Amino acid sequence: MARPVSISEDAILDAARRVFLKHGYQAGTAQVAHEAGVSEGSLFKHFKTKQALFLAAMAVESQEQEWEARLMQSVGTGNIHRTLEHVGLQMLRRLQVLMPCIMMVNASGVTFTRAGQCENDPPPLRLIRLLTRYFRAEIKAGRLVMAAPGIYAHTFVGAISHYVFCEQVFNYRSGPPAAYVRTVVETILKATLKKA
Amino acid sequence: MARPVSISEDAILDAARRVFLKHGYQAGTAQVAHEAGVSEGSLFKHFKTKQALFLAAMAVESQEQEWEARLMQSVGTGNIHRTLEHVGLQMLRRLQVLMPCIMMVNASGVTFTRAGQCENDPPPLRLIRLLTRYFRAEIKAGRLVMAAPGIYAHTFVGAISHYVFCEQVFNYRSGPPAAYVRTVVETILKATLKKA
Amino acid sequence: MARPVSISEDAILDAARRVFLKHGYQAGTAQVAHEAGVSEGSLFKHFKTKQALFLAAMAVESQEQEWEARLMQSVGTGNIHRTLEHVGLQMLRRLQVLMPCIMMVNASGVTFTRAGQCENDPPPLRLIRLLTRYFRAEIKAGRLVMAAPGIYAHTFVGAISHYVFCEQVFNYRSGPPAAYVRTVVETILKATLKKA
Amino acid sequence: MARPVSISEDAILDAARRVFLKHGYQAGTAQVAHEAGVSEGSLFKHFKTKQALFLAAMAVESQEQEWEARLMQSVGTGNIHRTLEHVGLQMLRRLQVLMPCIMMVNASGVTFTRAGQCENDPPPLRLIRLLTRYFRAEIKAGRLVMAAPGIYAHTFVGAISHYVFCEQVFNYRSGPPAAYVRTVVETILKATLKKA
DNA sequence: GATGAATGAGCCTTCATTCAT
DNA sequence: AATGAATGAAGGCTCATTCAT
Repeated sequence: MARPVSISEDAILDAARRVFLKHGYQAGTAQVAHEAGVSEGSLFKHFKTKQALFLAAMAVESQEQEWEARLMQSVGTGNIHRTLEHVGLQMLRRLQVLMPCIMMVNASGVTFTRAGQCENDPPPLRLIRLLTRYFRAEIKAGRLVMAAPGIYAHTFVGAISHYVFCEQVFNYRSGPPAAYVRTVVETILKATLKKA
Repeated sequence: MARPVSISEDAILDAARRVFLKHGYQAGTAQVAHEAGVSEGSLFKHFKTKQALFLAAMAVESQEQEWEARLMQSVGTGNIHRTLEHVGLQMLRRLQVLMPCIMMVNASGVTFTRAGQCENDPPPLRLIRLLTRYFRAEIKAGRLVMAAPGIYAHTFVGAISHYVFCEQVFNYRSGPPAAYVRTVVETILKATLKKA
Repeated sequence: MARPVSISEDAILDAARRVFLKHGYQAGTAQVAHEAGVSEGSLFKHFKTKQALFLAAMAVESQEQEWEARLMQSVGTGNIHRTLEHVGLQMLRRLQVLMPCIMMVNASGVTFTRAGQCENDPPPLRLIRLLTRYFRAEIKAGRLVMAAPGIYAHTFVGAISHYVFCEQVFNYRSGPPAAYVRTVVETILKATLKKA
Repeated sequence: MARPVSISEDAILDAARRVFLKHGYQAGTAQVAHEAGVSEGSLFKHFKTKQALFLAAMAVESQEQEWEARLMQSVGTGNIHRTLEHVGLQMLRRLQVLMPCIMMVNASGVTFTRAGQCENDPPPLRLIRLLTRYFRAEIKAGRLVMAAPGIYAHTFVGAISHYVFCEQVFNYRSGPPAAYVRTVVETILKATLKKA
């Protein structure tokens, strides 16, 4: 009966993400509104406050990806090399989206009460935990030998994460992602793969 | 002849660093002045603009540390294990100071013209380059075997860097720094140390 | 033919009166609409502008009450004491409704072009004029002696008006309305009633 | 040592009073600033909030006037007629300043916590109480006869108050102030002055 | 040099009003 | 007729920066 809704909240969030990632939290709401092709009034109809908008825009939904779910099923059976390379690339791709947001929120001085973020761990930590479980399982399956799987997982995610970090922040790459991931995987597996 | 300067620029920068790192770029100059125990007028006598103050505060001087200089001298002679562990810990400690600033600047939307930063590379990249040179040298010395020393260096710095990142951003540690560094070094060396 | 009107203008005005009297002119149209159980769109269908709504809500219709009409008929015949007490109480009751609106309009800064108000005098003035006529008539009828009937009328209405004023603004009463009115009437009559 | 203060808080308050009394609470802070010949920034340096400014401007200081203090000293001795006329005129003059502010605050919807107002009674009530005490004293002194001095005081203040009210709101006067006050005094005294 | 009072541009947010259904 | 989504023009308030001492 009333005028139908014509503004997609996602469009606003996309615009906000673009603007905030480019100019930081000090970007004006006017610019966000303009970028979203929406009036400033409408912006605040959808998000009570600039901070709410910001957090919503930065809170890239981090629902478990399907490859995360499949990882544990490969324990004991699949080719570890290929599994880890695949996982590494997926992670890298995901982190390319997540890292900027995480850094942005972290640098905004907003009291990071994890509001809007996933209720559990922030994504990078979840990835570390997932990998730790995976390593443990492969150790139990007799295919890997590691003293401290948690640290290996941290190292693995760290190496990948930092690749993204350097890419975003310094525009630096030591080669293409695939090559990088392969080397990381090889390094870890050479050190931990159980000899036949 | 005139009244001597009685305000230390470093005191201002320290205060600014503290304030900006805590509240982000949107922290007010008033707060910085207060924290530094200085009038707002004096602040702007020393730094023409807020942005200049911010960049100066975040531009942790990154002159080459003495351990960096000594690293290349150990090529071919020292114990690689110990050398890398030492280097890793030094890096970790240094990055604990650098990372927050780097992230802050990156998130501030200030057109990162590298103004105020070192004229060459930003610190993390310099570390990667340094390590790459070191790896190359040890390869030539016949003590290491690596296909892509650049990637290994990147991995090494990345693993360490990410440890700091998680510490700062998520307050997460997979064990104490020393243990972490040791595992990282072991992993890399197991994969690359030339067998006698 | 078209859908019949289903929104009572009076319901809107009642709600508006309640809201404006409570929160002042700065109360939002949204609140009025909500209080009236009507959409904001409908509000502006009935009243072109907020100011129009406000004035309409504050313009308590001030058509001459029936007791006003009867007052002049009692000249020369009725008991002046009883007549004035009755009149005073009616006035008091009426002013309890009128005063807040008058004050509200006066304080709203709306250019009081008497728009929406009665075309003649605002109610309190009409009461003063009415009483003046009454006093004059009773003087001519030889039942009262007054030098300046206009001032006496003003005093009478003023005393009553102020009772309401204190009640509304300061929540102060020097006794119940009836007692107050009686004293006021007695005072005036003791000073002006012609001795037999 | 620093730039000397050049803005008088009173100048701001005067301007604010003028503007608010003319246009109501909805007058903009910009207008107040302009009227005061001051920047908007300075305004908010002196008054944290628009509401604070408003209340401060409307809170006409109501310290006891010296004639109030002298009134009780005349009990039993002075000429009651002249005393009351003098008091009435002083009150009238004072109320010309106070009434608009009282009405304004009352109509602004600000939660009248009496903040900024005198800590005891608002001025009009204080006047009623003062007069009540005076009447009681003269009764005890055997110069007046009254059943309910409180109501007579209320009536007296009410009559005067309303004169100001009509003047301000309707631009109506039933003669000059002096004549009005004289009639009011005569009326009351005719009814209550003890016959010799 | 040091101070802090003063400034004014700009920001977030509200709200009266219009519009499409 | 009735609705409520959408708008854009202010408005209150902040804050980087300048100024007068």
